[in-house]
Amino acid sequence: MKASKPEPKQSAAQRIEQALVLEIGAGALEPGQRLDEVGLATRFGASRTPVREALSRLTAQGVLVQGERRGVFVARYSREELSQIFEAMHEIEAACARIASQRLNLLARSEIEAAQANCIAAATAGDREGYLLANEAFHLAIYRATGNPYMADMALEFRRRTGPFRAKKFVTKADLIASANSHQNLINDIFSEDSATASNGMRTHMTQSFVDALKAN
Amino acid sequence: MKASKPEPKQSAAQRIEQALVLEIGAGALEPGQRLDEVGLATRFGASRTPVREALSRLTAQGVLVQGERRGVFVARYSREELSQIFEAMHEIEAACARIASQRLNLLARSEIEAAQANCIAAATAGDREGYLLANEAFHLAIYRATGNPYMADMALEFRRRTGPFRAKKFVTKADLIASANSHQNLINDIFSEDSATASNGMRTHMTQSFVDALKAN
DNA sequence: CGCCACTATTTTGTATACAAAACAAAAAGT
DNA sequence: ACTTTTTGTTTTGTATACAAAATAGTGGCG
Repeated sequence: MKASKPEPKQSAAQRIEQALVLEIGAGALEPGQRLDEVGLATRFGASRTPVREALSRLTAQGVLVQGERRGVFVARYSREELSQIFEAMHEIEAACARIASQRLNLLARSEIEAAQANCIAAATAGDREGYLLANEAFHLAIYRATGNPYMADMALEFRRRTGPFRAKKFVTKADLIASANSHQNLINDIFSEDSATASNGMRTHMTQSFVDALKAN
Repeated sequence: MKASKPEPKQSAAQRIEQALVLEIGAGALEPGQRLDEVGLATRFGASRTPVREALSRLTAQGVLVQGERRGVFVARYSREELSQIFEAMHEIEAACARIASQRLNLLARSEIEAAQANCIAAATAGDREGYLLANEAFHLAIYRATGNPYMADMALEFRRRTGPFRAKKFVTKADLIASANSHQNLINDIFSEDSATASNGMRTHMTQSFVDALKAN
């Protein structure tokens, strides 16, 4: 997974990869659904080659999975697997929060706050799509506050993997607002600049997120 | 190395990917070195297509990097980047050790001990190649002791990324023996089944590993 | 001798073609 | 009617061909 660079010219493969990540993240593609190479090729107005490349990379990232029977599928996880994935994500997010709390600077603070403002705006507007993006940006801001792009990439990768499952818990406007409120507590914990507080705050947030996701899946 | 499944038939792309991972992990390919598609293709007796797929997946995993100027390169990291990568790895490994210490069972214990026995054997024999493999197996055994394959995959991914840099510190027989001894302390800490002891033990091991790697790079 | 334009060669990305394998379906035999 | 064999279709993996971009040369001209 790469840090989003301003690439003026994008290869078709990258374009397709990005589009698929977005669709999967938003839950537009159901877990377990098969991705047809030729179908995608015609849909994106390309040939199978770049499609194949995109799929290959996404499987390498764990977003897709290949060979359950045949073909490439949106990763579908059992309750147990989901639990394991969330455990791993839990650890990473907690570590990110801890490190971020130790390295907070004015810029990071303002980025996190700005992202949270967008979350609140989208939540009160009931804009589901917008909230999903704002939510991702919010967590990304925390990741970046670690000052460690590798931690950030790893965390983002898990966020993408679990995207389809977390997306299901965001349906009503109340869901969005609840999530945004949870963010606020998290911000307070991280801004306390105390390692344990930040870490535990994130663990609480993640546990809640996990419980909700399990209910919806 | 992936969970070794009995794959009777392996696609050329997978074969190439595995071979490259091995070579890079052993340090046979220098960081920063360019990988020529056609060169690899002829070398593996295949066409560019499967080579391309392998390279694409390896870049997605961060083992390779593309577009510094042009082409695909073995990832080369600055001191600062290396430091960040090791910090991330540090966190993951510590989390693995902690979780493993809480879930230790007889099977996991024996696997770890068996792997360590191989490490000692390779070290006393001065078998560098063998030690690299045994060492990887040893850490893999710890990862697997977490009972969480996703944690294990993530840890393994970082291990691969840092492979070329860690490999440089294993030159003399004394290096191997020192590493094996360090393993022994780590085992004691993990087998204590105390979270903090296990976690700190791994942090110590990783810090040592990091210091050595920095010296060599 | 140095600089710029222009050409040639390499290299990447994509499209298409083809072979082999997997799956589905129909036909034959018991 | 049920199994097994055979045939046909879809799908995957790989090879090759081609176009566009990038780098490296080459030569002219100051």
